[in-house]
Amino acid sequence: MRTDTTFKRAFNDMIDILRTLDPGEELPSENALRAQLGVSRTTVRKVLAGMSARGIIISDVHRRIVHEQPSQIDRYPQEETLAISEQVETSFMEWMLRGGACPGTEINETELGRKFGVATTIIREFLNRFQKYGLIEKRPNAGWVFKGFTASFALELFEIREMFEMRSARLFAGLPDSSPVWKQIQSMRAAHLELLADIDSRFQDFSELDSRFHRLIGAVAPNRFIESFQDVIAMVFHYHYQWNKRDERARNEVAIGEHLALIEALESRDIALIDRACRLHLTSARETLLHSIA
Amino acid sequence: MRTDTTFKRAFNDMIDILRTLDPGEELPSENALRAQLGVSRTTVRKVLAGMSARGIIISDVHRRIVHEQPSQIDRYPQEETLAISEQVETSFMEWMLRGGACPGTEINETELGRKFGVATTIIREFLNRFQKYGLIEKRPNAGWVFKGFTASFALELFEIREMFEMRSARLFAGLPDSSPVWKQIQSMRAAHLELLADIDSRFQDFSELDSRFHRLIGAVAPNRFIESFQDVIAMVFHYHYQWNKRDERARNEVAIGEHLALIEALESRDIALIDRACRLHLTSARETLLHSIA
DNA sequence: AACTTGTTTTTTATGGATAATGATCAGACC
DNA sequence: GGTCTGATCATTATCCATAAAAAACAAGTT
Repeated sequence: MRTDTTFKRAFNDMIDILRTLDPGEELPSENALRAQLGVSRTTVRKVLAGMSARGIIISDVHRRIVHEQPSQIDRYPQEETLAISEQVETSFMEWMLRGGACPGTEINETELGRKFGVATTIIREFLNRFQKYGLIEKRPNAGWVFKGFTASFALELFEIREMFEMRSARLFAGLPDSSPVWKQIQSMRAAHLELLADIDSRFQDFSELDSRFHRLIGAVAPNRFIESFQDVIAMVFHYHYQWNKRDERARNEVAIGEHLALIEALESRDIALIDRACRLHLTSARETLLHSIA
Repeated sequence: MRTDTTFKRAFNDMIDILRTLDPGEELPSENALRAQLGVSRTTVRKVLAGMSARGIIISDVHRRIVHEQPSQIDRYPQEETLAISEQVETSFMEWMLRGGACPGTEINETELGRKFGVATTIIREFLNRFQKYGLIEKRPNAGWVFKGFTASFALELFEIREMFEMRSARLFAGLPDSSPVWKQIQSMRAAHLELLADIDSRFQDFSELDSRFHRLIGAVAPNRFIESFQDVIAMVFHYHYQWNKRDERARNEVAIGEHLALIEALESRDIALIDRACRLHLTSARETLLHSIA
């Protein structure tokens, strides 16, 4: 049976919306809430019904008013707001990167299903999607093989990444002065400087900034295949470094410096300089990753 | 219930094996047949049982002998040897490229399942795999959207293709004289010349040669992401041109000429020449594709 | 007429069942 | 000991069922 994670997530979000309203105030229409919560009206109504049942709001004919501020206690726990398929992703990553899965390990749909407590349908679906990351391979009629989070994986990943990022950086530099990206890149620089100034306490915020930075550069000339590849990179960094915190602060500080150099190069419009800064950053990122794998 | 397409394919293949044997001759062991047919011994035994039941072979204790040559009539029809998931691929491609699916069309799992006569599970699985081709996109909890086989698809595809092929061609040229690839590229040239000499009757053989040629060049420095992208290219050309035969002969003749030029450039080891030949070929292929889409 | 909410229909996400296939175990043969 | 076949067990491919969520329809309000 389908889980009601969408409802629970919407319920939690609704709590945040209600907290911006005063008791006695009238709620927005179902349609407005639908847009705000990003779910269907069916789900909105279910949330409203739940709120009513808890006495948080009072439903009248054709209107609803806030009765009392909901407390944080009413929230559903985070885990219950994740679709099974999302939970599977996390479980699988953990199994792969932390459990002793070595290159060549055979992946058994049935066994994974049992281990994670989900139906094999879900596992199959997940593996089919996960295939694009290049870490597993299918053998027809006989399950999957884990190819390993190995050095050659990292090298192949970075070979492509270098091609794509150099391409984007060059196109970026070719944009006219009137383009809004120059403003965006400036605020990007500011964000980097801010983070650098406070690096000791905020170094963990870098991961998100990194992703934003590279996506900004990549967005100048959209290409669906490059965007799809950015998902691969994001996955690798998200999960790998989530469980591999060694030297995190130093690593991030270095990367910020490289980003700033690249920003400067971009602003100079000097292709040779850009190429150099870009390659320098990617080489350093590659070495860091390789180092953390070994 | 699972279909027995593996069995039927193996059965057909076994017919071909039996035709190389004389009546009265003893069959290879189950294990040997398993290796030849590329299936499990369970399936081999089922095939042998079928052959026995039809009187084609005679099963004795610990041996089996050919009784009579199987006739082609005993073969299972081709369609029955394709797994449901493979049939779905064809059906979907046909729906997409020939049926009136225009950009933005919503893809409905249930409806497709009904139309193709298969369970929605299969459709979901297929769509998840198909996602990597960049032609469809998922909206959570609400199906898929067909993005269209459009000009921008072709342009984005070729942008990546150019990066990858130029990279491979350069690496190719850097291989030492002692490498076996130089021999392979020579026989590749011969195959092209042969086809060219007989272009009027054999122009349809080019598609397969094209794929082999590009894979040979790509194989010099394996990269899983590039290989995966070659699947995208293969899919596009296979299905698109399967239903779009306009100017096929002329198109292929031109491409053969470009391949020959690239081969010559590779053998010269001159990077500038290689780049030019490679780019020329890709530009021409891109224009051809764009032209056939419009 | 544009927006509401109430109701019904359709579709998706997930679990479960089963025949076909693959993998494993156990004697038999040489 | 290695290879063969017979028998059993485990896994995959496929279908089907169902609650949750989305979409469509209908009718009431302003």
